[in-house]
Amino acid sequence: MQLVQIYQCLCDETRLRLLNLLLRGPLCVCHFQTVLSEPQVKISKHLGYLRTRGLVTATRRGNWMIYDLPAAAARSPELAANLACLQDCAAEQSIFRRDLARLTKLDLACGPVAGVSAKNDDGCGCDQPAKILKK
Amino acid sequence: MQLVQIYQCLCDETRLRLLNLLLRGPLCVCHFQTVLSEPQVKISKHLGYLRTRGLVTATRRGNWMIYDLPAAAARSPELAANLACLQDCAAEQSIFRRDLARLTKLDLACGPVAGVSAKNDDGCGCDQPAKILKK
DNA sequence: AAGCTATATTCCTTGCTTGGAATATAGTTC
DNA sequence: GAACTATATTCCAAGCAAGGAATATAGCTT
Repeated sequence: MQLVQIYQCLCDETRLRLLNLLLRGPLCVCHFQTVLSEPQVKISKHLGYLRTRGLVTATRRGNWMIYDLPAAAARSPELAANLACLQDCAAEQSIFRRDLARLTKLDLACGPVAGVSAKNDDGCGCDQPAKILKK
Repeated sequence: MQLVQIYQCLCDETRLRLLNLLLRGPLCVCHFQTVLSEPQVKISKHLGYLRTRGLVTATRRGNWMIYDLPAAAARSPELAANLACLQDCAAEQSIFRRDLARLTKLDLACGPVAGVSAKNDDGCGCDQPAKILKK
C-alpha cells in the first residue's frame, strides 16, 4: 500500500475517531454511532471508505457488521507504524480520550457476549452488546 | 495543532516528497523543483500550504526562499511523532529514496556555500547551490 | 411470507483541493 | 533604473470528498 493512501484515510476527523476506537478492539456499526453521536450514513460511509482502502476489515455477524483492524501480521510496515503513531497521538487529544471513555462505559453496560441470537435490553441503542469476542 | 490537520498536510504525494527532502535539511524552492521535476507553481503552492499550517518555516535569503522544518523544540508531540514516522516509512518506498538520491547528487555538484552573492555555474538549474548552511 | 433491525447504497448538493496559465512581487546585478 | 532571477499570487476549471435524505439490502424473528 502506498503511504499517501494511508494518510488520505487519516485526514478526516471522523475516520480518526473510528480508527482510534478500533485500536482498542473490533466493534459493530451501531456502537460507533452511539460513541461518536453521528448519523448512521456518515459512520457507514467512512467505514466503507476505510474498508475499500484496506485499513479495516468487516465481517458480518447476523444483522451486525463487525469492523476491525487488519490482523497485525497482515499490516504493511507503513500501516503498522502509522497506527502506532495514531494511538500515541490520540491518547493526548481530548476528543479521542472522550470517545474511548464513552466506549468503556458502553462495555460496562453491555458486557461480553459470544452468540448473536440473544436479545438484551441494555439500553445501548441496539439489541446487541458492544464487546465482541475475538475469534 | 490538531492531529487531523497534520494528516491533511500529509495526504498529498507532492507534499510528502517535499517533507521527506526537508527531513534531511533546509532547501530552497528551485532545488525542490529540480529534484521533483515538477513545475514551479506546484512546488510553491504546496510549500505555501505547508507553511500556513505550520509544518514548514520559510526565510528569505536574497532571491531564494529557504524552507525548513520547524526547530525540533518547536514541534508539537504529534508533529514530531509523525515526522519520525514519515521518515521511517519513506525510507522504504522507492519514490522517496529516489528523491533523496537526486538531492545528494545535486549536493555533490554544488557544494556548500555560505553567502548569497556569488554566482556559480554548476548546472543546478539556478545560480545558487543546494547546500544551505544552518544558521 | 411479513415485518423488523442493522447496515449499505444512491442521488444530489456543496465546498475544498489540485493544477495550470498568466501575472505580480521581491530582491539582485549591471 | 532596467533587466533579470526566484518565488508567490490570482484566476480559473476540473475533480474529489463530505454530508444528508431517501431508498435498498441482508439477515433475523415470528
